[in-house]
Amino acid sequence: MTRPRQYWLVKSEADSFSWNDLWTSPARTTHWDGVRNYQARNMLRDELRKGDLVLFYHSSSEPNAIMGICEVVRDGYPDFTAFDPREEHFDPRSDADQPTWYMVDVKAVRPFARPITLSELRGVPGLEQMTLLQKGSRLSVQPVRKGEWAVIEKLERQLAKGQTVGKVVR
DNA sequence: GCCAACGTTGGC
DNA sequence: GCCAACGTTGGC
Repeated sequence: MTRPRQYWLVKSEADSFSWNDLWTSPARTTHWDGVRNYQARNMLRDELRKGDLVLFYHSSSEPNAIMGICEVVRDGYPDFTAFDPREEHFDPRSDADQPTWYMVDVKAVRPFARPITLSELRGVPGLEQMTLLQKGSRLSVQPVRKGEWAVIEKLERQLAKGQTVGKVVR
């Protein structure tokens, strides 16, 4: 029995690895390395599956925004950058026989017609529970509920047509 | 630049 | 096991 497609969000700072960096990567694909948080690791290792769809979010960027959609193209496997002392996210306590850190491969599917900013997401009906919008939410890999995904895709279609969202402030 | 929130470390 | 200290994240 196949598992239903699930939905996720990953964060990256545009300065370190941007949506455009992914879009211009070979095969528009990269390994999502460097995650060094156990909760996110567990999801990368155990939950993200080939075929799942992922929102690509720029954090600590101007603006903070969801840039587009990518797809998991390889299930979790050991993050080999943890084994290499020359790597920024080298972890001497992770060894190849018993890897601590995992990653998946993601492929860019399509950019949003235009980015959906964090401030646009706030206050959108149906996104009240979205992990990204919770105070203090720092997870760099987050589950996205199916309903939230649908709301965001609808939002994107509205924005593509030039409509505005949210309250009119005057 | 500031600072709140969170995760990790390490002394006890 | 507790918890203070510290480092990091990330919005503003």
